[in-house]
Amino acid sequence: MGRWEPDAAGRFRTAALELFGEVGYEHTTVAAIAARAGLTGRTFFRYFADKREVLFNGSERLQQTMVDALAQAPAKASAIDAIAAALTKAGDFFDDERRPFARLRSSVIAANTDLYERELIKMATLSAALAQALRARGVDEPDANLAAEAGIAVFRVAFAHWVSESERRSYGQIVNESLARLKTLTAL
Amino acid sequence: MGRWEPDAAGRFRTAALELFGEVGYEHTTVAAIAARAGLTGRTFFRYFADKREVLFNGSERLQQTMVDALAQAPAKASAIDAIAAALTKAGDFFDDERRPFARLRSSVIAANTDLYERELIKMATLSAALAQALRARGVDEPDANLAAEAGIAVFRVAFAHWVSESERRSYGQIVNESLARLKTLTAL
DNA sequence: TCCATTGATGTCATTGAGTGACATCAGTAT
DNA sequence: ATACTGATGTCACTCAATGACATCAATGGA
Repeated sequence: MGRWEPDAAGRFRTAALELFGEVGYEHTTVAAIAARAGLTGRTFFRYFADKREVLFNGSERLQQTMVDALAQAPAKASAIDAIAAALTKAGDFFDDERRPFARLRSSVIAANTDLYERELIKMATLSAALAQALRARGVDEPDANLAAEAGIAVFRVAFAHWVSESERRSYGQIVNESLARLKTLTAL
Repeated sequence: MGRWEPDAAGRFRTAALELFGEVGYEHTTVAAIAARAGLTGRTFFRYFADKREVLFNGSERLQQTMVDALAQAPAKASAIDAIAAALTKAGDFFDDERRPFARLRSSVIAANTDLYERELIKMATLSAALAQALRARGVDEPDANLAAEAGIAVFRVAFAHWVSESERRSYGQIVNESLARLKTLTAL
């Protein structure tokens, strides 16, 4: 048996999400998160670069998954079609089982500007990674950046719909529908 | 004659931009900015909500200008065309005279993650305002959000090009070209 | 068995952002 | 004159974040 209780990072994440939901992000101190997790504030900062990061820790995996999916799209696929493949693959992270958790997390983020800022930079990082992957496929600038940004716009809209209380369609269905809408909107 | 030196906010802005450029954002304390501006740190926070905000103070005016332009677009104009009108009108803020200042400011922001986060949330706020203005014109969801997000993507790409050292075209020309590229990319 | 090493955690001290309460003080209005 | 206003200063405080160092159970030789 280990010397300490296992899964310190997971305990921090759980405690933080609970406290943010109960009393709000601003009124939650790192010391309070650590106390609920049975650890100290100093240890918190060994797992997370800052207080916000405790809610955004899975983003590297999502990004890698999407970049891989984009790279594996058929060589003949257009930039937008390759982006679409990446958006669809992201659905692995957004099955119906995790929807309640995603809902709570989203509401906490929406309630605080600092957290929303962090979400935005994660999206921007994702967009840059997708653009890079497009360039690796031979897509030139500014098309790579534009296609990636447009893809992220679709992702944002689709994810928000999927998380919303009333939405019953699967993430994959919503992505496809949103992408079709964008194409219609920008039709020449 | 006034009791104090005039334009305290402007002095803070100038001092901050200089110091960020000289020693970097992280190594610049608010006290140092205030000292260079001939004021105190406490007064700094009476003008700016936080240390980052000193670089982003003009954004409300830009946003209002773009929203107004969108609202005044011909009633028959499509969502994308109305967005295009707003993007073009933003050129009032980006004439060639201000390019050196914009360049310095952009390089400072690009050099620091916290500042980039703040820029992203300003863009997101702008996008939300444009989407709202589209809804006021009768554009339904998700079209309003998608068109606004796509417009912001074009704005980002175009602004980055305009700021870049090598770019010689005017902001307006670059916006038109970027918009045309997006339309081509997403053509059905 | 004993001991050195390792690695996760704790303790302590410090810097700096940000805020509330209160003081100061020149100009302005009554 | 006196009271008032408003921008600024002073002080004290909380809390995020970081560096330096201590602790201590598990592990793996000797």
